[in-house]
Amino acid sequence: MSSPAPDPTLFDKVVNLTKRRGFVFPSSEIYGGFRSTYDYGPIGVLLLRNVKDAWWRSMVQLRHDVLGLDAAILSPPAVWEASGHLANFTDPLVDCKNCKERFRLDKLDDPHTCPNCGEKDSFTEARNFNLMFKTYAGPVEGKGAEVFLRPETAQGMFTNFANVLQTSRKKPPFGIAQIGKSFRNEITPGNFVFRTREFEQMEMEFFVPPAEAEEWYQYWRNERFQWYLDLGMPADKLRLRDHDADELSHYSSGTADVEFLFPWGWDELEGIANRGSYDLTAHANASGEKLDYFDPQTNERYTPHVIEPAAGATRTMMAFLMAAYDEEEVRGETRTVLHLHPRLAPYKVAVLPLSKKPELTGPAQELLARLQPHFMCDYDETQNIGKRYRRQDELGTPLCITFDFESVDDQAVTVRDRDTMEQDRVPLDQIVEHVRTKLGL
RNA sequence: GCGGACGUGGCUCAGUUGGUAGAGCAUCACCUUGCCAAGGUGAGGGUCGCCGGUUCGAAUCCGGUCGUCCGCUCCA
Repeated sequence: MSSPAPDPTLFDKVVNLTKRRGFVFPSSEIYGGFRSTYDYGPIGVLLLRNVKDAWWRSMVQLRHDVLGLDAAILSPPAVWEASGHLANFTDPLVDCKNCKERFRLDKLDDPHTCPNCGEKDSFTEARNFNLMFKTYAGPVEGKGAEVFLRPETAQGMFTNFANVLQTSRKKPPFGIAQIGKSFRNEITPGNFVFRTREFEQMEMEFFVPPAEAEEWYQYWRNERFQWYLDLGMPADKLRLRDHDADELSHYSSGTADVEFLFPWGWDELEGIANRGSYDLTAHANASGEKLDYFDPQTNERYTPHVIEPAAGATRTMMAFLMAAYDEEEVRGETRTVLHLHPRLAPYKVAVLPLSKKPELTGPAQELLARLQPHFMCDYDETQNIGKRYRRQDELGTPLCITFDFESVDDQAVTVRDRDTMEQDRVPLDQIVEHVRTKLGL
């Protein structure tokens, strides 16, 4: 399938816009910045929340077979010993003193000769580099108080599997969904919010009878891909890529990535994996607890298999921004507009009195108060109307409502559409319903 | 972490051979206008990423440090 060539200037344009309009700020900026951390400003917090809410809505609210969870970020070493993160996330790294290249010691064919420059015994001593952030619980910085910041939210679903099973009266197939922060001490973060050491995940673990695993894997693979399309992601910038056999984790019998065409090329938004019974078995063995299911209909006891769709919230937000960004020629001027899906748009409606005169701003603020219980609204009475339309276009606001001099007499307002720039005259007493219909939410 | 490039008001940049900073846009106020970034007047805002050194004097030279981007790595 042919795809549009990535636009290398798009990255700077979007990053610039996010700073200029209050979506994303580099963290701790007044102290020179802190690498790989970003703060979400007044507009960004709305957009990011809308991305997460859209995920939660499709994953939890609109289903009967998926339940929510919010597990702790701090967790004891035992969890990560069982999950394999303590061993697998720790890489012994060596540097070649001659050519300065860095290698994973365990991946070298010959641990004495540099594969890059051929120098013999030129390596530094191996240093363990663990991708997990470690800290200490309690007053003493000792070995016994060592805790970790979770590098993924998934383990919370596995360690609570029995709790949820007992309290919810669900039985496989069913899932547990969680949105939350995770932390990985990435060697090289970068590409704006694409890879950060502190990030937010949207993960769901779907527990199924072993015989149904492949069927459910295919189901979620397609379901998750469709989610992005439903939220307006253009089909030519999105693809579903199945992993080759040699790419698969040792426990996975199938993995597919949802990838977006970023300015630097195709890169991952979400991974859907058929994890088998690996996770529950590992925790059952390590904890001594039974993490299985007894089916009274078949009199069979089995450890459910897991299908895991795991998405990155922050990078997904970034992808939606990149996909929505557009520059259009209007009367010889460039209009920058974010064609965001109404569900994702930070503001749904902006109320703009045509003049700053009190006879307009007063009723306009009454209109604002009428809309606010239903929609996230912005209000702006500064400068001329054209500038305010442009500003709202840059924020991706789908609808602008102008209260003008005629509005006082005819009790109607002008509703302007972000995408078509067309205007409707709408009676004030129908405005909430009109906006709801236009947004299609 | 290593190699390369870079770091001047919110943004985009200018700043001659080192003499203690400018423009456009943006922001704010007032006036004017009143449906797609209009016009006028005025205002605020920078110890030139940070620290140190050389110098009579540094945004401009040197060192360190922090941060950004590109490669190695990584997989949400």
